Amino acid sequence: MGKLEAYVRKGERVTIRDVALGAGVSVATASKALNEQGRMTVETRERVQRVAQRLGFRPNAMARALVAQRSFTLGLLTNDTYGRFTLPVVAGLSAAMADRGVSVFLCAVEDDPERVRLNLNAMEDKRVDGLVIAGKRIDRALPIALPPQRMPVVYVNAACPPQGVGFVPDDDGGAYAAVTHLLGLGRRRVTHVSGPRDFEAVGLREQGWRRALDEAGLPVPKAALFGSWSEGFGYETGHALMRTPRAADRPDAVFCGNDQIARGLIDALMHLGVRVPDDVAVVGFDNWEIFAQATRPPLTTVDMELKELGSQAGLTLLDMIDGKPVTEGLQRRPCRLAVRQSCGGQAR
Amino acid sequence: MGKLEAYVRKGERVTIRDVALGAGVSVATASKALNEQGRMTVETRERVQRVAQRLGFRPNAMARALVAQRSFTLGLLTNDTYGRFTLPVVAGLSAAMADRGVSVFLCAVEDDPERVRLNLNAMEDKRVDGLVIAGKRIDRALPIALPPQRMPVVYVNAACPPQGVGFVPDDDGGAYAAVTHLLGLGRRRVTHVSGPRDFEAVGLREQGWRRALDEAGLPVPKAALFGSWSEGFGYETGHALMRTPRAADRPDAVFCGNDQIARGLIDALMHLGVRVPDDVAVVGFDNWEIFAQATRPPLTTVDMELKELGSQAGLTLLDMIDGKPVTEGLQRRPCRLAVRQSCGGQAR
DNA sequence: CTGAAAGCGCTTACAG
DNA sequence: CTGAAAGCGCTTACAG
Repeated sequence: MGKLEAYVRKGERVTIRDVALGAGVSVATASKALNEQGRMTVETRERVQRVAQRLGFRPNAMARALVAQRSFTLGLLTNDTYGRFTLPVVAGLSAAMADRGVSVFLCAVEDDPERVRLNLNAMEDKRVDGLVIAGKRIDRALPIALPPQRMPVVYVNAACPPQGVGFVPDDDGGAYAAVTHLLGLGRRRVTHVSGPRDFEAVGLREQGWRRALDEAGLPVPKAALFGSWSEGFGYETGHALMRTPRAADRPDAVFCGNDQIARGLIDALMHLGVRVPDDVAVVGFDNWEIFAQATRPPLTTVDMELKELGSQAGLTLLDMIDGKPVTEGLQRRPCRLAVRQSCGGQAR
Repeated sequence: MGKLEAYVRKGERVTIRDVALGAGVSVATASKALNEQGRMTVETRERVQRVAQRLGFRPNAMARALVAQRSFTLGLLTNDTYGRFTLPVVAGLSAAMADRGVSVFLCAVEDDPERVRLNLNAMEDKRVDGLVIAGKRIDRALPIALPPQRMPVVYVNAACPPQGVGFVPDDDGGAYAAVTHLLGLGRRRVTHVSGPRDFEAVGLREQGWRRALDEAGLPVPKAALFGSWSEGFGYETGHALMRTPRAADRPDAVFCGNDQIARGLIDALMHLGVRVPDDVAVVGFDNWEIFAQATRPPLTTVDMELKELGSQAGLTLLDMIDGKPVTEGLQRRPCRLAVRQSCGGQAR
């Protein structure tokens, strides 16, 4: 058995044929031995496995796919090229899938229907078992002309058609948790500053904020303030808020619709000599480390658990592929509050 | 020909057999017709193509791969989960590859050798034609135990072994361009503030800065300042710089090692009442939109052209796969200066 | 010009 | 217990 390597033509990849030859069995037997299928003497099975090991045999997944009618491959289509929202999703998806032997193709499509077509065709040609379509906002669909051939599809952070399956963060719940945390720390006048009204996420976060105040029996201090997702808007609003004549009407906490707004707002407060969190506590949304950590003090913020979202989406897709029943419609997955210092006091 | 669909078993994917049946030719002929191979009457060829079209036939890429001994598939391994540097690379790679019919598997591996092994095995099983390995700093290798089977590999933003092929941004050139631009605008005392010394990129950017000053016959005003890649460091340094006793010793421009430092530095200057760019011009590095745009005034900064880097890497990998000769070693690709307002005056 | 055969690398009934 | 055969969906010499 020392001359095992003689069986494999040099430079060529080792195939199951080489293994069979080396173990002195048929290809069929080799296959069964390697896959723990069929009945045979342990001696044979082990011999085959030993040879395979020795030769560094790795079965050709495409050949297997051809017979299994299953490629153990997924496609990920996204228009979020900057990846701020999508990359964690992909990382979570990719990791969860890798553990199950499935690999994922990444298709960056911008918002160009032509590129969508191109990539969708590629995914069809490669016979992916399913598709995840990831966007950057939950109320917009990608310009996708019906994935082909009834291929299973799950949507993440994107609009999901009537009978579809989709995952998004629970914006309402995340907001509720943030505001509740603030209230638990004794804050009573919690204002909300957020992005553009036409984002569904904005409405949901506002709703969670409102719900928390209601349940605590607090009056909603003043309508939430809506603008853009930018630091600039946070900065202006910080100034505007502090311009309120009676101090008792000023907020003692601000729940922001994203971390950039929170960052700008904190800068404004600092600029005005208002102490954070002592005078005004601030909480953000996104847990975008680069902002959350750079803020002085570091920002308490809602984490959307995007990795988890990606892995859930993948697992569900696998179930669909296996023909298992999955719950239809949009699922809102829990967010997690990342507590740092801007909210004042880790606990109460 | 109206009953063409009768040839394809319902629910099943249409194969070349269905096309052949529908066109009344053999599978071999159908194949040749579709691939524009071999000789046959245009009539036959067109009939086959028409039928294929009609049936929505898409050839199974895995079956073709099996015979072509080529999967038209690439693997992308990265440890940059947050994707700040890698996502543009992937987008560029993915787009360029899609145009050539090759798809890319994304493997997010963190820095865990176990996951690297797992994903590398998956890539081998799937018989990818090549691998691109993308990192987040040019002087660190990923913990990769020799890609298997002499598979072609190209490195991006990562250390590259002796005989390897790699692509990184031209840090020296980018810095040189930035500083030259500043000098062209009349600045004479250009200081450099950057990240940790042990990053190779830091050394290269410093070198470009120095070179530009030398060529202009200007003395290097003072040693560059090295710290961390953070806003905080930029902020502190901004203060420190302005503390210099004699005004004539203070810089009239600062070239920063990244956009975060630039951002912090600008904040400090603003805080001190120093006008940007009037009193001090500032240039960053990275062109990370979220910072470059949020800065007041918007930041002039060096763009590393990461998308381009990704597409170049992919194209080169394709050449290697095709057995074409490619230039060995690390290639430093040009950066581009994104001119905004923080440098003062778009032109001279 | 067209088709039968062999083969890419595997797996899976089905015989022996 | 083991192996020959057929087949997954294609392509490519090679005959006719």
